[in-house]
Amino acid sequence: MPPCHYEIADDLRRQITSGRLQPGERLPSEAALAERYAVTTVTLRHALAALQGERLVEKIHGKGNFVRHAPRKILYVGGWGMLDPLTATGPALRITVRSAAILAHGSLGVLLKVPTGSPLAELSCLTLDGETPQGLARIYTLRDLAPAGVLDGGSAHQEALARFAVLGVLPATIREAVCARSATPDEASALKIPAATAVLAVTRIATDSTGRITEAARLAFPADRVDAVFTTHHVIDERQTSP
Amino acid sequence: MPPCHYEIADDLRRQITSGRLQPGERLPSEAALAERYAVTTVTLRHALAALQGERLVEKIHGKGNFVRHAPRKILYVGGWGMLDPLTATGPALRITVRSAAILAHGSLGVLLKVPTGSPLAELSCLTLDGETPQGLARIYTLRDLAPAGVLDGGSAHQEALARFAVLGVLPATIREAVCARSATPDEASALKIPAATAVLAVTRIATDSTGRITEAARLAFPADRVDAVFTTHHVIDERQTSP
DNA sequence: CAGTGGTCTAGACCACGAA
DNA sequence: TCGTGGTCTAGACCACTGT
Repeated sequence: MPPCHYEIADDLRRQITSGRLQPGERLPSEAALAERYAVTTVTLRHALAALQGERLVEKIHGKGNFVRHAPRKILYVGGWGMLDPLTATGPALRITVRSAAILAHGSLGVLLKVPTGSPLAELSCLTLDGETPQGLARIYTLRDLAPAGVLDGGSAHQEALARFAVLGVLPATIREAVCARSATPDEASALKIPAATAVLAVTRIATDSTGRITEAARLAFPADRVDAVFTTHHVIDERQTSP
Repeated sequence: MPPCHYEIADDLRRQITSGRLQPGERLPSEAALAERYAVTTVTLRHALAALQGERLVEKIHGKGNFVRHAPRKILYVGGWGMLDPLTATGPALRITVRSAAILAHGSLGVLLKVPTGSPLAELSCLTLDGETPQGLARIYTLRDLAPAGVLDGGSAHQEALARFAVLGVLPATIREAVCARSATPDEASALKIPAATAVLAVTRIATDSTGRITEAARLAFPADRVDAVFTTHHVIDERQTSP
């Protein structure tokens, strides 16, 4: 016989996926559910934890457990490095940008292939759909390569930033490494997700025709809200084998 | 004052990241740790759960909690659609393949843009590094497009399958959608990871020059063991804007 | 304030792994 | 068999939300 909390989770999951519990609806209180299933609240919370991990249920302290709306997925389009305007643009889409002049250190220097201490421009961009953070971008360039207006908040780049697009001139090559990992503490707080939940992380390196790195970006998206899409055409396959 | 299990997790995390606890080393038993921190085992397990989520600690029932080795990351190279031979090939790399003749149904038909009931060839490939599953691929083609030898296990394709490469002739375009999501139950059991932990999922669609879909593949990798890398060159940027 | 979830305890029993 | 982790209970107290 399987553990009790599995069966409870299964039962609640069926009620949600079958539509018997509607998106947005509040579940009975944990105490009530615990009584219904004849278990303690500890066990019931164990079952609910599984549903939260599956993004079926959202817990709000002091209010209750709610069936989540199917999240509106947005697309990150590789190569260009931007959010798909068709899905990302909406009346409620906002963006906050913070720029800073920093010095290369640690993995950042490695990423940009510059010595520690090199002057960099950093842009932190957070897109929000209403109150829900949808993605966090931290974009780095050498300070003397930064397009005019980047560091002083010129509005010319707002559109690009809102879509996490590559800044400045179109680079010769873009290399994007994608992985799923747990959010770092700063990502978790910026994206308003629980610590150590999964994010889709993109590390983007743009290079000009001379091989010089013109931009490095670290993008993080909550795991269930974005797909990253990459399209490859036959003609460039040969080039991709070269390191 | 932060919750007690946070502080315990922080303390253990420090001991691991600082090297005071070595990779592979067994932690004291949960009962011993609970006594050391003067909490119950329930609370201590709560703290350990965070470290498991961060892949710092691996729990083995009946044996104990172990500091994980930094996983040897493997690369999935986009465009070609294969595992990087430099990192994926090793003396212990094995592959198991199961082929089946199935009929299109549900999302599979949508993926391949064929009607429900169309005859398909399915290949399930699981790569293992020693005893550890590293990736699961389920590759689908129309049965009459499948290269000879695929369905009867001809060894000509073993090499390609071991690297999750695209089968058959080189397609004109490859579209890969990457997302982080929780593992489905079948993925979790095949990859030997706990239910509902995160995976990096790649959905790969290969199209020939006439626009016909020649292969669809669903790839799943445990979240912390693989990076997917995509390289885009300037000359094809224009094409990528077309839907 | 009442109702909700968040944390924690002390103790019991079960399931797995190695000797 | 023994030591390990896995599950569960009954009950306490704290923290957040809305009235």
